[in-house]
Amino acid sequence: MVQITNVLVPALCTAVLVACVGMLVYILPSLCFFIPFRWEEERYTDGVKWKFLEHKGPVFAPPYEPLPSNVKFYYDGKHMKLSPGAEEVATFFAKMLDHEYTTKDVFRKNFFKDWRKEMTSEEKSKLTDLNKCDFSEMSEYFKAQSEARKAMTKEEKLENERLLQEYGFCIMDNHKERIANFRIEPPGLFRGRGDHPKMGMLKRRIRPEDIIINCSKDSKYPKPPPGTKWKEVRHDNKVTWLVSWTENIQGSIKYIMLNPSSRIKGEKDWQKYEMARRLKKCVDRIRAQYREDWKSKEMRIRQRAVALYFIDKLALRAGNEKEEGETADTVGCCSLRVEHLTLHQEMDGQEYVVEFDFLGKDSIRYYNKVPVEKRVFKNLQLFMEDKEPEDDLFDRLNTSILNKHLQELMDGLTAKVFRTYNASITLQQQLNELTSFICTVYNVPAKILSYNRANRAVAILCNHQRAPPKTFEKSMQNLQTKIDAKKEQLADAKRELKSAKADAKVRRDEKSKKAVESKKKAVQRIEEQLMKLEVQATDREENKQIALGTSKLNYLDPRISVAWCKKFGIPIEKIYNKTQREKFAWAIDMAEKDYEF
DNA sequence: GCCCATACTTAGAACAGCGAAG
DNA sequence: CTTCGCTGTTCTAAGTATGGGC
Repeated sequence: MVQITNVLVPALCTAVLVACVGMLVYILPSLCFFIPFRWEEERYTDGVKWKFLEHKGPVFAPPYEPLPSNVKFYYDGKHMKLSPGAEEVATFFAKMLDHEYTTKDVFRKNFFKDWRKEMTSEEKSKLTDLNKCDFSEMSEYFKAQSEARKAMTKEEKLENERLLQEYGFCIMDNHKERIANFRIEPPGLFRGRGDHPKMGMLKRRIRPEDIIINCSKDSKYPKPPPGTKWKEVRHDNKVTWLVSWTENIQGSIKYIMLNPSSRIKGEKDWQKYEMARRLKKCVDRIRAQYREDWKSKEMRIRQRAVALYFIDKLALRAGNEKEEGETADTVGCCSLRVEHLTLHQEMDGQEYVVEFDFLGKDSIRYYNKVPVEKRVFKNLQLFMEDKEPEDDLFDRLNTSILNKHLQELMDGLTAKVFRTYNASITLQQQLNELTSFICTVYNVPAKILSYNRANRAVAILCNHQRAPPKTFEKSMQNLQTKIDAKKEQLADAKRELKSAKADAKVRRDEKSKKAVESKKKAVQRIEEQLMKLEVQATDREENKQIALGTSKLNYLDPRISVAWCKKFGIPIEKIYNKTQREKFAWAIDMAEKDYEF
């Protein structure tokens, strides 16, 4: 009944091409540009995401295996045999012993509280102080275990492959698609980012009874493990998830969804960039509008306009409200507080400088000194008047008000579209600027460096940071050593070339001429190698604290990169690895060398 | 307008595995 | 053959956005 296309990429591309034709015909009245066309597999309207969905359900975490009796736990220096429930939770802590987390007060407190809940009443009365607990034997045991596992990876790999084949795919409409996360998250201790009030809490084990299955009525339903039941099997084709459950730390819902290479994700991704391109067409109008609004007599409109200016100019996130005390204290644009900004009438020779200092998503620090227009500056002074540091900067604004306004300016526009738009347009502009310098047609490494620099400009704009790799200094030194050695080698080769030339001048025979030629080539080759190394060093140094991956994966219209590769004869493999090529298959297929964002 | 639930995207860290160097 | 260092992959937390009920 259902035909399965095993070749995923052409299937997706056909869908995309079909829709492309549709776009030309319909000139995008809204975002319904997946128009039924030629194929029986239509692009659905009114929120329907699929017609047929069949899958095998999730893979559960392996059951707990009690510790061998020689691995002991000590309390106050004395051996103590733990009940299975308490022991399992203890192993979660033991596995993290080397991590800084386990030294943090909040983490220890939360862990101990949740651990005690799993203890027998006897254990509860004995174990009253976490500081007296000695998990070191457990910790050593797990280290040894993971060493042992490395040695027998072959079997494990085979088992993983089997699981992937059985559970890693589903059928959505006529295609076999890869599932992103078909394994249920194993139990453990919650690790929040930054100063999270819930760090260390017990993340409980998920059982079949917690699981909601979503699939089509006429599909073969996934079977729960023997002796168990699903919480529910439903058939909701207005959503894309296959499996969901409620997590116990925040009470939020978790989902199993498809891989980025799937049709459903690919189309959504494409739509996202089309939306950003629509913003490009009207961004001048919107900018003119918010500049006008800086002068409004209504405070709420001024606040909205200044916030939008920040979102546009600085690529800030929208900044939804968060429940206090439930998560780390982080903010975005609309939730900025007075304490996050310092106004400088004059700073470093510039007028009207705003100094931002706050923690954003994932508790990554945003620090920036930005000269702004006088009117913005005056407005900020006004917003901050008579407020305490912990008061909201934009007290008449939130993300829902802002997005409602944006919706009126352009159909489908939301705050996050500005980030996508500004990221992609920056890449395109930077590529144009940086690449035009390079005259040598064949200098691929230099072009890649330029690409990385353009990518980096975006990452800096979006504040995508990473912890500098632990081995950074050392690896930098190693590279420098290599460069020095290469330089010496080059000097030697040049010397040899010189003497070969002198030799040829005297002898004037074929053999010595040939020797000169080969020496020349050697010098050239070494020069190329040297340049490659130097480029690598520059690239790495500049990348120390910047993460390029996030913008590449989520903000940069892949068609820009594909077109750039085609234009300069760079193999796409130099820019996108295999996974990325799968995710961006639609763009690789679609974009020609003259594509413009 | 506000609150809550839901669904989906975006994010950095941890981990695994592979190729080059020793 | 082993170790090292880097790249690609996996993991799951933390955002954005919307819509329904009051």
